[in-house]
Amino acid sequence: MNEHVHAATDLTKNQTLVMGALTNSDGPLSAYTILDQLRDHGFRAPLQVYRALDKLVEFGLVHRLESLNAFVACRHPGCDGHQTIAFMICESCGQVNEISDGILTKRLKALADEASFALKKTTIELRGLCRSCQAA
Amino acid sequence: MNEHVHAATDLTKNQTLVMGALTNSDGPLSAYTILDQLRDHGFRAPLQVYRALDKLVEFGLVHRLESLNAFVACRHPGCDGHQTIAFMICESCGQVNEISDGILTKRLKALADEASFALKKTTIELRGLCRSCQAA
DNA sequence: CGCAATCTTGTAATAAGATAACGTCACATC
DNA sequence: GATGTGACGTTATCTTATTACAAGATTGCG
Repeated sequence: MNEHVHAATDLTKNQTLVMGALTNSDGPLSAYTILDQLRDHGFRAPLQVYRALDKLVEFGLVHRLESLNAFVACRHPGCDGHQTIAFMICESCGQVNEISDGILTKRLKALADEASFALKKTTIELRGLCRSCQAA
Repeated sequence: MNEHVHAATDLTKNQTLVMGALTNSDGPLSAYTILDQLRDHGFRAPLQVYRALDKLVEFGLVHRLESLNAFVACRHPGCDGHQTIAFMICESCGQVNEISDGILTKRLKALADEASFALKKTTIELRGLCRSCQAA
């Protein structure tokens, strides 16, 4: 099996449960919200969630939103988890949109190069109001 | 006096102390680190720090680094606190560099417009190794 | 098989980050 | 002097994240 792909069957029981919670959710979830949702499935301690999340993030199936201390399932089709991804986060409804943009990525790389900075990871989070929430 | 400028004399005692701690520091400081540093000056509770930080961030004198849960004094000369600023954070030495880049800002605006997203605030944090730390 | 190495899990305890709720004080304005 | 506002202090509490330790499960190999 392809070692770079992590299908559902590759996930452990806890990872599957956490992934399920995130996939079923409309928006981002905090680790403790996930914990509460999974108590019926035997979850009792934060670490069970954090450990699963660590792996899911590593696999690129889940993204961490730094400005929210929360996590979202990757909605980016074909996302390999290593691209530069920007998130648009609606402060009203909580919806999150993933954007992967070449120009943005290129510019960030150029800026890093200019400063001789060895770029490892990029966090881009845009806060504001989504289309629907502006109308309301 | 210009209401948009906040010189040292505009700051309250606590704000001045917190600002001083951040200015004297090489890198970003967490709220609790600041608290510890200011115990000798009478600080006893986190809220004293957080309240000062809130104001300083509002004034544009301090930036919050979401991916570190920490704060840095603005080193960006003439920074009005409302520009789009990117941070390059060295994971080895902890040094933080501020970048304000027109191309980046323009692209982010364009992406937001495209999605009819009303952009309020942007977080851009680049993690990696600075020039000196790569050499070592 | 038997055993070691590694990975996953469970649990308790605690650290680190942030806010809520309350009351008080200083100061400006009318 | 009454009133409003903003900063301050204190306690308690809440949320987020990690450390430390032990027990199972799984894989690989002699």
